[in-house]
Amino acid sequence: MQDVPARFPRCIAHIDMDAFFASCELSRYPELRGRPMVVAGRDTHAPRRQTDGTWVFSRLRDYVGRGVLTTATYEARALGVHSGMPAMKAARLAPDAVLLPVHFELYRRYSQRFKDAVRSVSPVIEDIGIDEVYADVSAVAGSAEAIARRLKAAVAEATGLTCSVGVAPNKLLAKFASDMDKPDGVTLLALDDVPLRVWPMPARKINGIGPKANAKLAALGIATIGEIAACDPAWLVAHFGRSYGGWLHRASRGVDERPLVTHSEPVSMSRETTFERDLHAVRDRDALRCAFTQLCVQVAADLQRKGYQCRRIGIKLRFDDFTTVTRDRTLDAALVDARALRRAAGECLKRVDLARPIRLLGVKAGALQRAGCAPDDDPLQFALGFD
DNA sequence: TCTGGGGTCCTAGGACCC
DNA sequence: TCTGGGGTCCTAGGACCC
Repeated sequence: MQDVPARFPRCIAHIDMDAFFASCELSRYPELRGRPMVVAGRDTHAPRRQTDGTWVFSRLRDYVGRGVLTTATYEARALGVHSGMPAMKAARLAPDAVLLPVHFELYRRYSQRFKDAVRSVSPVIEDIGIDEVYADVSAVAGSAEAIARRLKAAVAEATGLTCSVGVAPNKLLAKFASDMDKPDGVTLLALDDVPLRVWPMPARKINGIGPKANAKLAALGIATIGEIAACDPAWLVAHFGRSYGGWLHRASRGVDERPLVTHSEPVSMSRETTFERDLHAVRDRDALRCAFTQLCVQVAADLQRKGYQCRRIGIKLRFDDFTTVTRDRTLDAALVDARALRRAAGECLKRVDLARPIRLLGVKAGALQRAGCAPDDDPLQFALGFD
């Protein structure tokens, strides 16, 4: 880590918990420390407590089903498995790895403590997931390095867990920096560091360059961030469009003016399920109806619990060949009720050709508004209606 | 015995309106 | 009477992220 002579005009920290779900589990089961362990699937393979108080853990080889790994410890990653990998495939690579079910309640509790700890150092934060946040530390006293150390100490005290911190003049570089020294690292990155420390890295490392864009870049002979930076911006725009091409050029140079978003309202809420085996629209009609109703009930419960209504309802299907279709519909009036939701979603379902076996079914509520705050109640909007 | 679940944002064509 | 042009909403799909 280098010394930063002066504080940046804007000073943004990105704080990223290390192997978060796995680390939460290790707090509960410290005897698993140092062993390969993965988190995946449901409670069917939860640890069983023996009469002597010790735990019996499932192994990855015992896994059955269509799930993917939610996370893996660094020891498991060394065996070639990683989050997002189909669990059955991971089981062939690391059959003896300990298998734990996903326990979201636990992770949410740790997440809350983690975010409160960051706020105690710097109150302006942007929440970007269960295990990471941005903090604007421009107004916090001390060097960037000292601030990063304080953030880590606060998080460690509140959670007992480690995180990696990047500090940079903007969100893009802060996020990039936090990934440079994982786990338990601190990385300071100034704009001047970009040519030496960012440009040699693979293009895929930029948050916003995914598998598709990366493959397209590769096909054009571009592998590193520096090679993007060396491109004529007009050429990038010609190949990637005005918006994305322009962004690629700026991002490759470490330019990012996005402000922190400290408050946001949800846009949609959805539930979906992948069946253990593909279901046939006619033969498995009852099972499909049951699952469909259940999804609607869950979405309705989510809306009610969080105090929202929806003015759009949509469905999603994935077939055995992995093709995915969606249908949605804007409603005349906002809904929260499960029966009404189910009726509207059913209308969407009628517009899909159900010849192929169905792998996944989903229901989504969109165009959310706070319950009791319909736009029609807004006097300003009402007044404009007379125009 | 490939490929989860919950999100956000963008694009693009057509409808519709002024 | 030969083709406007901008704005917004609706819908479907897709890229990307955690």
